[in-house]
Amino acid sequence: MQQVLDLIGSYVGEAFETAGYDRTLGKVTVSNRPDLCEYQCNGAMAGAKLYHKAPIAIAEELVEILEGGDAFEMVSAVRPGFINLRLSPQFLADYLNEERKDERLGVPAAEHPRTVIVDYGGANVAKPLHVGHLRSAVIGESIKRISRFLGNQVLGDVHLGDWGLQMGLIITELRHRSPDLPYFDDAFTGSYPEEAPFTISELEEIYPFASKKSKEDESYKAEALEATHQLQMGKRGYYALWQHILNVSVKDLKKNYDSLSVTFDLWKKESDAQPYIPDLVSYLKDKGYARYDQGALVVDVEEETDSKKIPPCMILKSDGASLYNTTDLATIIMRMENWQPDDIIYVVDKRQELYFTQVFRCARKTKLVKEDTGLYFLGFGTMNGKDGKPFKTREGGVMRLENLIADIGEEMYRKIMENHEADPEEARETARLVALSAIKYGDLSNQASKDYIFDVDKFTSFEGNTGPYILYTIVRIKSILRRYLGEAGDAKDLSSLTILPPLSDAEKALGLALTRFAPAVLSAGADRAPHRICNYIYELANEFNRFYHETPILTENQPAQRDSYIALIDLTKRILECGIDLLGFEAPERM
RNA sequence: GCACCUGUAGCUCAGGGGAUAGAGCAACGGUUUCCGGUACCGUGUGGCGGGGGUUCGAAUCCCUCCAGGUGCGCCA
Repeated sequence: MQQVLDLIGSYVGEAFETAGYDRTLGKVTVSNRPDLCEYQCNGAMAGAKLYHKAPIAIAEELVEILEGGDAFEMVSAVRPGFINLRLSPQFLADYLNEERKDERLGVPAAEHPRTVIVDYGGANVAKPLHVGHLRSAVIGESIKRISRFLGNQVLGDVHLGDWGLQMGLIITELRHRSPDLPYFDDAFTGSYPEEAPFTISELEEIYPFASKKSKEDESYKAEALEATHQLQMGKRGYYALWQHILNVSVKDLKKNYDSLSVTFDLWKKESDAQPYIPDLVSYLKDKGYARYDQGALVVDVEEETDSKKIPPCMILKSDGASLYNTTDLATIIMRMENWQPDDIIYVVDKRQELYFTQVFRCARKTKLVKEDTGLYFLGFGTMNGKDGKPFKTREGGVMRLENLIADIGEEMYRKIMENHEADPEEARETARLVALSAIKYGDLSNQASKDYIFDVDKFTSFEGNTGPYILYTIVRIKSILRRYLGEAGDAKDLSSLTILPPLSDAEKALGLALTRFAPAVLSAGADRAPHRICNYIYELANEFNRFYHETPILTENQPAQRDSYIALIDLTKRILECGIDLLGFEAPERM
């Protein structure tokens, strides 16, 4: 389906051409002065210099040509040289009826779909998810959904941190606590138990304990390093333990991500990339990309245009061990080999930008990726508390994600039960959905790259630019549609209804807003900016509520007009629902 | 020290070079013969950190200064 802006832009462009000017001057944008017009073209001002003519004169010429066309109700030339446009009601109605027939709600599918891998979540084995993991999960999930909706083939990969010293630490601490386990008996040749020798909560206690101890105790740290090394060498007992750790953790992580409506297509791990490292290293050496510097193997990634020194990308430490960069490069190789992605998007804390600059440059320079493979760093800011400092529990500790979700859910449940009688069980499920909308919308409505303040009171409010307000609007529409369908008796087919030209300003404004879904999604996709979708659906929800308030819908006595209203709000509902789905949450039936 | 990011109304945030810079919250006032008043309407507030510049036109681009944050090879 063609975009409104393109459609009317082409009319205006033709007019420019007819008048003897360049047709590209006919670019039309949504007006920033809604009191004057709905759309505007600034081409006359841009063309003034080119054609040595007063902008207003050009604009007036254009108006003469455009007047009388079917698409516009009003065309006018204003002061310096704006061309102001108002869409004809019939044109708008026709467009909306087309949009209703379109499953994609007017959003064009990519002409050349790309294969995209979104790397998000940032989860580590044996560490519980905490609020620091929220943004990556929420933003990444939305980026994935938006890109997929735009027609790309998208894979979300959790890229689990399951390798390195953290594993050695856990193994070491387990050995201290239960030295008699068969995993630590080198003479043991039988098969190890099926059951893990620990629960998830024990595991979550062990890791921080061991991590702290290693910082205080040199020999303990040495032990952990050795254990890490032996695990990497494939020591049988340690490998079996690692499997246990992995299984227990992944099960728990899945549960937590499920509760956030975050799902990954791939559960690849850092360890999966390890087999690629030896070949990577020899490749970089053989091709002459890498050099030794102070004992470490590095690849220079400086570029002439740099305004700052970019340190070389380190491949191997001076002790020969690999590190974070190495694993990421190996992961890129693995991904290219298995999925041939056109784009890889990393949704990571923005503080890691320099590292990823190094990795991307190195991958490009050493041709691990194709010339046109897109490597994108989507850095997000910190989630702060009301005091502007990183979000903490009341006691000052790190808040676990499940506790945050539970707290918000409790708050929503309280509000729902307080405001009206509800079946406690249904209220629980509703509270869960509303809480999720509060958390996700609160996060996504901010630009990803900026720090933001997680304000529970604000996010859980049903008023203002919040998730619950959007849900409330959807629920309200659902309620009207239920009544309408109920009255009609046997299931009436909403899709057969026709939208008539708008009668009021509010109705037209709603209609115009409905045509802006596609540009909003396209822009959110192109810039990887989910907050654009928040802005849009908030605007749409406002336009709907305004329209709703001054327009009796079900009591409209002209059947065709009433059906038109129903069709209009049904389209509104579909777009709002699609919008929140792109953000990663859904609406209940009632709330 | 160097680099990057941020600085918009009392607070939280939007603003893809264009016309009087916008929302929400908070404050105050109003709206119910009707479909959910957890809604809607209205009132006031800043000239976009300061200063220069480019442009017909700058919150948006460039330079500079100030303030805050972050990062700067053997952690991830």
